[in-house]
Amino acid sequence: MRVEDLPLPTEAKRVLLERGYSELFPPQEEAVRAGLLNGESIVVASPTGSGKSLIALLAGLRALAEPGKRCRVVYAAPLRSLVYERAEEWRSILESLGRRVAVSTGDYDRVEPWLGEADAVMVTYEKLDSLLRHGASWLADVCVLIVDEIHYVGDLRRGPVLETVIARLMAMNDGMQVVALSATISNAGEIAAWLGARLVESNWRPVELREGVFNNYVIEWGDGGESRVEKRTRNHSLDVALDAVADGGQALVFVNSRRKAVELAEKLAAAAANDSEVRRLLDPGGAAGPYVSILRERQEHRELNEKLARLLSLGIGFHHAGLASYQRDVVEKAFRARVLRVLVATPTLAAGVNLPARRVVVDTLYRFRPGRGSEPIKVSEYKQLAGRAGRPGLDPVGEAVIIARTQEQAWEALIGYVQGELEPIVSKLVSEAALRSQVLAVVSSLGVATVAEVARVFERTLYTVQVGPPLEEIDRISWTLSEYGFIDRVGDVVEATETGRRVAELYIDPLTGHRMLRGLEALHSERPPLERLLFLALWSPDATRIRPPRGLHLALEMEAEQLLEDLGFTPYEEVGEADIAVAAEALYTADMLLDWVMEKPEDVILAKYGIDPGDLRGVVETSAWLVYSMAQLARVTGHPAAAYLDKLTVMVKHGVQEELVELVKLPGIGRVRARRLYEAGYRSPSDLAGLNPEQLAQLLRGLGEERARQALAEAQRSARREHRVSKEKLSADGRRGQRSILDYLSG
DNA sequence: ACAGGCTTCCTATAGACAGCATGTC
DNA sequence: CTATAGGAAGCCTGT
Repeated sequence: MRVEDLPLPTEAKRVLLERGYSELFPPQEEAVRAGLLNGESIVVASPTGSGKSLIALLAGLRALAEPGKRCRVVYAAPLRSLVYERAEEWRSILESLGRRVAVSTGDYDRVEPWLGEADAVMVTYEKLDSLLRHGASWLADVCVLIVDEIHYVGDLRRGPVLETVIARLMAMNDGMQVVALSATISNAGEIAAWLGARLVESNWRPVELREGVFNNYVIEWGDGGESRVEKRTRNHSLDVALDAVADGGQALVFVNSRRKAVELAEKLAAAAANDSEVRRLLDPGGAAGPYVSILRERQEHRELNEKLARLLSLGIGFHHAGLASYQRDVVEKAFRARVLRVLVATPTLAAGVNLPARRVVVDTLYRFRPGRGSEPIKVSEYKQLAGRAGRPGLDPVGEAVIIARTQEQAWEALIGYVQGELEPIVSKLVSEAALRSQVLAVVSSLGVATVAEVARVFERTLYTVQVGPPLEEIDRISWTLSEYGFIDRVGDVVEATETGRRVAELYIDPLTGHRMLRGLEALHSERPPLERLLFLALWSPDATRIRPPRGLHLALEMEAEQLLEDLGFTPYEEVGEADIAVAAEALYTADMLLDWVMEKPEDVILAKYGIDPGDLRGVVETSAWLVYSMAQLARVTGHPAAAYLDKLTVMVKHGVQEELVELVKLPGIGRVRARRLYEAGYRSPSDLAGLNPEQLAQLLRGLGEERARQALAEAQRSARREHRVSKEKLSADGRRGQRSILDYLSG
């Protein structure tokens, strides 16, 4: 089937042809035959790289390409990176057709407003949930909902969000077309039935995938063949990787810990140092130069950057979530440019943007889970890794190789994984945390309603299809929420309280909100101690924490118990052992955040707490959101610390002390520059207002003139605001003065 | 006396979503 | 009470 022949407006087809789309892949063709372009709901279950993104785009084009017709398209994906990647493509195509595309994720720096006016809105699942909670009225005229990676409905934490959002949108918009895209799953039919969709299933891939198991220097392929592997290093995974490199390809090695990722990369570097053949195989020549210099030019993260730079120049890379985003970016780009021959990575790389390699090496099929030891990963997780094998147009076939330790393990891997059956997707809606959050969200958006009406919203979830409506659970949870003071419940009638609505909008777990409010009660002052406020934010189930070293556990737990008691939570009675352990972690993390807010240099913090740049970023990002939420809750309940918490939000976000809060709000001015300005005597934006851009750029080396202009413009705006406020205050004082005179006269 | 190898004990273990704004002397 | 691997410390052995 050709693009030219599709029932789409000619203008739309012209744009597609310009982008190089001319012939449809088999799954795309099947989707069209199933009614994709007639507005039929469809579930497409097919492998990575089989062209699902074009199916999404076609659905969008079908709805938007016709001039005049009013229809909104929503595209939702599980990762910000996926949303951005997809949005780039959509924007270039839809905007040339005169349609507006908006991206909205929690990543505030990159949010584009005017969602209500956009024709296509591209979001993460949670952002879509958040928009529903805020009652965005335009959601009522969504005519096409595209859900990418819908197998996430089976995810313990994120699945419930996804299925509730889908259920709510289906209920709001009768006849809405749902286009759901999934990796291959075993119960795609059930998912299709849930969504009232037709099912398109396909195993077609643009590059053939061969899967095999390595043992004793032989790869046994699932299709019966065998390949010998040369021993070049002292590590099996690296030998299998080098085998692909010797064949002219690139290899992606998946490991299950960060340490291992770095370690294997280092081992390969050592092998290259000792063996000229290995060195020659990997050698990127001068091509690594630009990537290496990006890393070496950075002022911060010196140690990590040097390690990474040294490896990159040998054609080797590692990748995990501890890396700062610029570091990840460099590694990904270098791999894509074939500068890197071998990349060792944790599973981050499997879920994110498309980064295929000729050969994928699966170092282990086990993964550690706290409290349960190391466990075999799911077949679907393995398939996700394997799916990264094969670059269309560059590799004749993609290969996925599992490294087995023993003959027995090899056999198990072959039967259980290569030929293994995929697990069905099962709804996780009925988990305490998920349901209390979703029930509050629904109650909050319904206004006054009966419990039965609340339950009706959940009738269109996957859970109802698989198990039945969760009536008892909803009833029980609504009592819990009313104990928290987030809903009023009289008999069977429920309504969210003001605080409850705010909790739903802030997108925090109701338990988070409850604990914050209780803790704040014990801190009834305008300026509660900083570390207690940080602790309160970090103790919540929504927080990201870092793990303390084992040696500190005991001391931290004792301190945590005391702190909990001071905050009005009785240890071992209402706070269980598990939550005390969490509190110990929270305390340790609060300590780190305190260093951050006290402006300790980043590298010093990283070394002190034994963490990587990405970890600090993660803690800072979630903590800023939680402290903001705490500020809002304080405001709603009239708590005296509200104003201070507002400041604290900025302090946490930027890592500065209170005196820099105003300066750091200027664009291009972070913690370091703000401190330099302050020390130079510029203590507020109004102190800067008189400067010209050259002067500011000179004051802050490294700040470009354009950024300096932007910062100054903002400083001047803020100075004017300040001026106005003080004038108002003056005149108010003046009036008060007058009144007192009048009072005096009349008295 | 000491280098090198083996054993034992100890420690640490993947990832990543969410708020917020919007004009003006 | 789950599991694995690497690193450090401790011990033994051969020269």
